Amino acid sequence: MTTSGESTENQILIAAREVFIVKGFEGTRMQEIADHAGINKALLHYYFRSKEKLFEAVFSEVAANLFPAMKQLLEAELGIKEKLTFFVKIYLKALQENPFIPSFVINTLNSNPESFLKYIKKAGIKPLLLQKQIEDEASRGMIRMVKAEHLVVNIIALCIFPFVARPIVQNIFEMNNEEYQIYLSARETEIIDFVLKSIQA
Amino acid sequence: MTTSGESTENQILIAAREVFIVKGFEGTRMQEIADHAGINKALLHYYFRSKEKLFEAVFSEVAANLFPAMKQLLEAELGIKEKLTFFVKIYLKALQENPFIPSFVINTLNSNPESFLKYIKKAGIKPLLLQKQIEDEASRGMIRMVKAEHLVVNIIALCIFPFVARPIVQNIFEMNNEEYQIYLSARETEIIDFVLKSIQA
DNA sequence: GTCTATATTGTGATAGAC
DNA sequence: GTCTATCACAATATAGAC
Repeated sequence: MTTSGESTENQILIAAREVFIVKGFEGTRMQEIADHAGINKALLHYYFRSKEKLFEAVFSEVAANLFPAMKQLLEAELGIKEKLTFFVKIYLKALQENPFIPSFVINTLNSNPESFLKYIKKAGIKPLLLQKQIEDEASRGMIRMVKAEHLVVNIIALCIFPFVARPIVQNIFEMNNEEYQIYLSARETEIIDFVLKSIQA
Repeated sequence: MTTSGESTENQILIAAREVFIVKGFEGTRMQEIADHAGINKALLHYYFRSKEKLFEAVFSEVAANLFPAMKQLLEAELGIKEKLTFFVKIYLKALQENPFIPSFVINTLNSNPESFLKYIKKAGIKPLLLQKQIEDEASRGMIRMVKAEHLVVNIIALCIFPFVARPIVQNIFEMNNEEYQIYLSARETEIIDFVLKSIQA
């Protein structure tokens, strides 16, 4: 975009990210990335050998940033309720800033499930910790007993869906773009209420 | 697949559906569809002029079948609680039979949002009816007051997510395929409980 | 209607000048 | 490092025999 102070390599990475995230690997043309970066096609191959390698560079960065927040959710030194509330807030904020990431991940996930496994492993997520905490608080009557694999999936599903299905939702409920932004903001308390109610003792 | 009693045109449609749904438009090769159908590449062009036209034929059928169930949710002659319970059951069953449809729709949605609008229009979904019913039952103290655009999104999100993010969920919670099937079955009551609790007076 | 062979176009990748 | 020009191949699409 801007021929700013960024190094060429970084410009390429930024441009590649923009295009890959919206169009996916198969739908992306090297030419389009070059156009976005304001440079020539050949330079892409000079810095990154191939389309695959360039994609890998983009994808690994995206994937690496996916799970830290989730890790935080699972391992923070907070009560369950505070933990979940905190998570929804930071997660929705991250989605607002990167609204196409979920669709991108879902796309890539289908065509190439294996490539994800290493990032999940690397992230070192330990859902057993959350399960322990749930059992602990449930035994003290603070919340009711629930299963971590449902709770976590529920929260993330509720956060992500309005982003991956935006055109459908927006159209069915007849919202314009501004109204959809308001709708998205409103979902924060909606989701938090919903989730807290589901673990109420 | 089998050179069965199906007409060639239908064999092609079936094969095209299999491939397009998993790989998307860009990721699909005409050759692969021909292989699936057990015929020659040229025949695809004989029956359907182009890849675009063939995709359109597949997609329109998928899209047309997407919303009837949703329409049923909104317009059935049932109380809200029964309506939601019923919907979750039939929707999850439909997903089990077509687990790749949601990812396919999300993919296509990103690259081609406009093509959806006509199907949504054609389906004639009227969320206002559901909103009316909610307000009615809420005023009689049967449920608490909620917004249709959150309730509907919540339910569908909870149903769909385990299908679009299966590799991640399955890996993080360390389930094998059999365990994941059990997990998916267990979500039915999980989701119903979750949703009913959220509209409890 | 179905096939083989071929044309045509699009796209990733490289060579080579500057 | 960056560009222009070009290669090589893959993929869609068509021609024409049967």
